[in-house]
Amino acid sequence: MLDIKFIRENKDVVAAGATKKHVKFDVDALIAIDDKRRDLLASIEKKRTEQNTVSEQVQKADPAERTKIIESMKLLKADLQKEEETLKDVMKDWQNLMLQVPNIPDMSVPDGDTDAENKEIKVWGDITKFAFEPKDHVELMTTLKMVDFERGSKVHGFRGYFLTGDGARLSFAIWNYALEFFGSRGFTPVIPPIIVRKANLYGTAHLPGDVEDYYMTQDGDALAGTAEVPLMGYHADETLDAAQFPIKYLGFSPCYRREAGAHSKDVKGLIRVHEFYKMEQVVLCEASHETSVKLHDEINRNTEEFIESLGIPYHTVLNCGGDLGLGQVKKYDIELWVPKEGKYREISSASYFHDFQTRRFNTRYRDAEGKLRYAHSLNCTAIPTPRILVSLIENFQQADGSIRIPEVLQKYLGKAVIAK
RNA sequence: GGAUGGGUGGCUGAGUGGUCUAAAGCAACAGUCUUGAAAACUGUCGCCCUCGCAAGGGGGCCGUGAGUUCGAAUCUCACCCCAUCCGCCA
Repeated sequence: MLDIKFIRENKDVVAAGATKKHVKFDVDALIAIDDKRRDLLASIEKKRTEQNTVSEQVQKADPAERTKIIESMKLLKADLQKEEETLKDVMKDWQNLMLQVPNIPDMSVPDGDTDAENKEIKVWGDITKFAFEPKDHVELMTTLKMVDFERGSKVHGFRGYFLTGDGARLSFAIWNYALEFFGSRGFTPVIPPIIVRKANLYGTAHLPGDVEDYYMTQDGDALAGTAEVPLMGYHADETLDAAQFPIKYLGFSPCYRREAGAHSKDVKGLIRVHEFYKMEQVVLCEASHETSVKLHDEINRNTEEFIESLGIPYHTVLNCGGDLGLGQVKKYDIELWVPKEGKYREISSASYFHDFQTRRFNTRYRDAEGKLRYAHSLNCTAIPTPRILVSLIENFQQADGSIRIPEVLQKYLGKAVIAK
């Protein structure tokens, strides 16, 4: 959420931001409603002043006068109630619109509508060359009994999978390695609840949007698609100690995504599943653009270095305006090389929000002057499983169908090769 | 799932319809005293919105939301959360 005062004073900037994000938003309509809200509020407060003053007189007045005053107050009260009713309606529209105002993308964000227009800003590693015809991860993993899609769909349905044997072991190896890797960079590991109240999804700005994307419980709670959601809710309505900044959490949780409307996309394999696991970097810091930018590069670099340590070729893209979420100021995606597909596939996403999320969550701290300010928030994927297996398996396959294991993972897996 | 008790400022805690502008204590901050500190004393001590150049004024906030009343922390209803007991359970 943006500050309504900021919106009023910078409506052209807000409108231009929406345009850049390819989001339809009528700033003037919001300001018109805000005018109404302010007028009503002023009128209501004036009436309340009178009410407060007269109420005080009631108890001092003698009985005859008292009845008279009370009678006259009834008129005022009826007016007041009518206005309060109107204000309630106006507030509903106002809040609704306020939740839809997109955050303003950074100057450096390229123009563009879809991910096709994201800008490659870095390429690391040479594209894997094979002296044989490479296989895809589905075939490789199925042959090695690392995954079972048939029984996955039998038990869960579309996009269901079982990770079995070395598929499961490799997942544990990655988690353990990632825990150590990110833990040594100052991240506190957290296992959060992933069943969350919907308010948390509004806080992170995943909502308003497509509720269809979420699995809901019979109690009206949602299964979150990322640990970012509960971790941002963690400090809701709190005043943080600025001395602790930057606060760095490594969330580990299952992630649930219905992928509604994505039925024809990425049908095969472990690329797009309903249920997966993810370690996520979540950072809170002081309200400084420079600090946000610095930490944004830092958490993205963390993930790049993690991927580099595994030895998987990747590139990093700077997401274009149209590919940014409502609250995001700027975003990098890291995409890993998938040999069989002959292209890079997203594995990580690093974004910063300024105070867009913390304003919704009411997460504040005291600055040097003792003033309460909204903190800044950022997040970046640390590592998602099993999606990482797609690139890992395909890039490190050998002619006989066995898989070479990156050195850093060997001590966690207990072997250097996965073979039949 | 059932029963009971409870949610008040940074913390403890008083307050059951009208000087509540929320007592008191603790903590914090400033000052006096002191070589310095502690103690003692004095003072300050919430958040949000709004009007104003400012000084300052107005409104709201006692878990959340509705309601009753001229007037609600206080009464009514719903919901959320916490504690304890029973039941169930990895």
